[in-house]
Amino acid sequence: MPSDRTRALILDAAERLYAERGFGDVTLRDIVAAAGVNLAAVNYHFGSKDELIAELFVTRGIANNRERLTELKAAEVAGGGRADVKAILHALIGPTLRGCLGPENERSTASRFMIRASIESVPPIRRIKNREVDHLRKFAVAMRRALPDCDEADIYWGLHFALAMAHQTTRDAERLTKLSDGQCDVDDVEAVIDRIVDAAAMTLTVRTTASKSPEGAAPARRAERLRG
Amino acid sequence: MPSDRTRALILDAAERLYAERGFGDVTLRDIVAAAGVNLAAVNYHFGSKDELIAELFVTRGIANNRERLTELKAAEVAGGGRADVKAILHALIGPTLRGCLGPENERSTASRFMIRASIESVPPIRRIKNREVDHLRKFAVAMRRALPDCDEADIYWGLHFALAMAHQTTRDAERLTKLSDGQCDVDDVEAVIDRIVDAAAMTLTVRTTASKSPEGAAPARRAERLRG
DNA sequence: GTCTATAGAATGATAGAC
DNA sequence: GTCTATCATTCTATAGAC
Repeated sequence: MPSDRTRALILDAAERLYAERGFGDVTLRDIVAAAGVNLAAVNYHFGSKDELIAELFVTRGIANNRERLTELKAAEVAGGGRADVKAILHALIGPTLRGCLGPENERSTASRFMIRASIESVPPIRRIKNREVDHLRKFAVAMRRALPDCDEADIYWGLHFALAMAHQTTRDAERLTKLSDGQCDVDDVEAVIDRIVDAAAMTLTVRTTASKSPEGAAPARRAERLRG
Repeated sequence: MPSDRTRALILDAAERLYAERGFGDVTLRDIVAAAGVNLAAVNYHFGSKDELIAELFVTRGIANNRERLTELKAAEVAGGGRADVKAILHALIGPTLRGCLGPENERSTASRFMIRASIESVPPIRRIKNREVDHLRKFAVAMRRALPDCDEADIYWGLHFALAMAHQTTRDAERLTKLSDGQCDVDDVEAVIDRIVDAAAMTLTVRTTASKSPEGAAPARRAERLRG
């Protein structure tokens, strides 16, 4: 009777299997076997394998975006309508990292699924990420308010870099651990968040200061460096 | 008679098709049709579709790593055995970005293939990237020489962040352009490289200074920020 | 509306002839 | 080393039961 019990069973099994073994290694037949439903039910409820993946990803993505905006609003209220640079960056990358980092065994199925989505980046997920621009725009607006004298392009670069560091840290945490022989602790989530926020904020605030100077303080060109 | 003419034909056609349409949308049958060879030849010469992709990726990857090391050596020679922080970062990300950024129509097939590899990140490519650690270690060594007083973990984080910004810029150049309404010019390759080098260098040098202070200057904790 | 059984088209891989 | 023929598996689509 519950019209979407089968639907929920599929979503549940799919998220778990994808989280465990990745998109490439899990077939629809694996999913329907785990869910105890018929193969055709997937196409009936979702249309295709890609749309099933997309549905899983938007569900988790929406939750993540909501957390981000909640934190952004809180920061704006705390700052009397104008949030601090670091607080904005924190709202942008904190929720994502908190969901994707931390000790392996403490991670939920949802976390593991999002890490997979971040690493494998299959077509349906890329399509959805490309529609994320409107969401990011809200952070750009907040940032312009926080840094009214900052060049607009620099603000976008700052947000881009913050996301880059956060994203790559979830993607390549293993490589960083190996490279540093364990000296970089990616399990200390809040420390990682602070580190990325500080790095991104630095590029924004230092640039702001520099661009206020008369000449515009253009970044040093490359050729100068290789000459003794 | 030329034992690997067929092999070369396959590699050539595969790189071109993968660059144009991505790994998921190109079948082995597409490749052999474009190369004018038989389907079974792929498995004979490469073993599997994944190994064909891997071969293409290592070929280009090796070339890229060689460019990086050449630039690193040059910077070390120019600095009398000790390269400058920015020069090291420049050697690390310059070759990759120069190959992946710039005006669309000027990009070679090899460039487009590497961008694809960066975006789609299929299993065979991930496997190879995981073996990249030894290569990165050389940059860590150079960096320790440039910043002898810097905390070792900070150095690894700095390299990680530099790679993160470079990588994400090739992956999501389109999103950044859209978000910034064209204000961020990703086609000015050298300017992008400088921007990333500056950002990464800042995290390294500022942290070094800070960590020299008596208390260690731990980064501000998150909770402090949300309080008015 | 919801689900099952089944058929179809396409893919990567392989065995064996030449 | 190359090719034909074929296999097992995959996603997708449809016809029809409940």
